[in-house]
Amino acid sequence: MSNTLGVREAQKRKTRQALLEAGLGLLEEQSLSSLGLREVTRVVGVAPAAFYRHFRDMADLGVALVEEALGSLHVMIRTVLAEQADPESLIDRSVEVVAAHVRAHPAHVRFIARERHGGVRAVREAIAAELARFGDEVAEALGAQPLSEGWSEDDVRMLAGLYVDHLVMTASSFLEAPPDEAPRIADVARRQLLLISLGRRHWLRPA
Amino acid sequence: MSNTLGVREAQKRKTRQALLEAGLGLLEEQSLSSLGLREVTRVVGVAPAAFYRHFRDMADLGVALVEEALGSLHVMIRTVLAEQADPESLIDRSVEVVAAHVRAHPAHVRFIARERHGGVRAVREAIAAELARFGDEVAEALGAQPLSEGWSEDDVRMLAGLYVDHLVMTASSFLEAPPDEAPRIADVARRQLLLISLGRRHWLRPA
DNA sequence: CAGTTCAGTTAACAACTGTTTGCCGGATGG
DNA sequence: CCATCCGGCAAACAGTTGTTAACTGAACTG
Repeated sequence: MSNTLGVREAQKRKTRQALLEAGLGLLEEQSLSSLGLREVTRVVGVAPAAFYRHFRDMADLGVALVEEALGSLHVMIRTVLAEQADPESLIDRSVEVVAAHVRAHPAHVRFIARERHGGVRAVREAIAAELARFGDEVAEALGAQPLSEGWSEDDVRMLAGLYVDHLVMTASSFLEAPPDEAPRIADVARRQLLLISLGRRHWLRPA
Repeated sequence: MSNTLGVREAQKRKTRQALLEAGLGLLEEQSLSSLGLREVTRVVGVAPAAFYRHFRDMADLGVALVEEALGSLHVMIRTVLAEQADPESLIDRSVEVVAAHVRAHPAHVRFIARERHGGVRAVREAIAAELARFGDEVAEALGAQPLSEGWSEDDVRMLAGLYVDHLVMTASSFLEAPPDEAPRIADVARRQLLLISLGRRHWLRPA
């Protein structure tokens, strides 16, 4: 590994990461469009002007957060898609993985849910682009399944979209509800997925 | 009608409405949590202190906007639910009504989508409560349909939730995409609803 | 070891913010 | 007609904001 980066660059990454984490923390109780530059630097314990060494804007920091947050989600998606079992237990697994992800990275999930339709265009677009990539990925995995034989590419893509949207909704439900409601939310999510998969099975013979 | 309200109260309502509309307008490019009191009064052409004659907070104004925005949505929902026809053309109608609603009240739709997971707790909760009421209403209508015979109350509710979530998603898709993409979005939404209704038809005999 | 690069600092800038106080003047109601 | 109410105003308040400039000093380069 030649990834031995110099002392200076290491320090730079460190404070950059600290800025990102401070921002993420502050975003638990407000939106990105009201997050102040000074607010962030104050938490990190660094001068306001130092911010510009890492980001042009708050929007810029937001875009960086998108990459970080959806990177971890990416791993989650692959985890679910990789497993192959009977459809029913796959549903159970999916919901479990989502719940675990929300428990592990609540701030990331909150950020994505909040800023997906939030007030900062650049961030909205970054999230949309990344979620579209997820959709493609899910579509590819679905298309490879025997159940999708005879499906048009477009129909597979619309199903994938339904899954991705449902995933985001479920995640944000877990987040906003008190912890003791989690089992109930998981149950609803499972049944919704079950219903969708029923519709999927009868798609080509809608009698 | 004894609703002849005095000149003074009429004026008060007028500026109150002006504040709401100015706020809604400014929210097209930012989130509620970054919307300033002075910003709003400046647009209306009124002194900053006048704001307090109508709202305690920005959050307070936000809650008022929720009622206004979801009031109009309420009408829309009833429109869709009232019509009774074969399920397929009902889907077409629903998507049409949603598209028309977004065209008629884009700012309201944007506001709901944005602040549903936004940074102001009181507003989030107001939206959640109102959407839950929608869910109940949809559930009631669904339960009355012959197709729901033998369904548990809880299953009807989870289906209703799926519909409401899908509705909000579709509306915000219409909003964020360029106008020429609208037909494509409508088409995807229709097929998704069709798939869900297929799953619904086979819910009780999942063979 | 000398010279350069550059992350972070200090200090100052004008512009803005929410909130309070006291006041004005037209509508309201007896 | 007169006293009261009350929506809106002007002015001042202490804080805050983003952005700029010139600097310091440690890490890098050759």
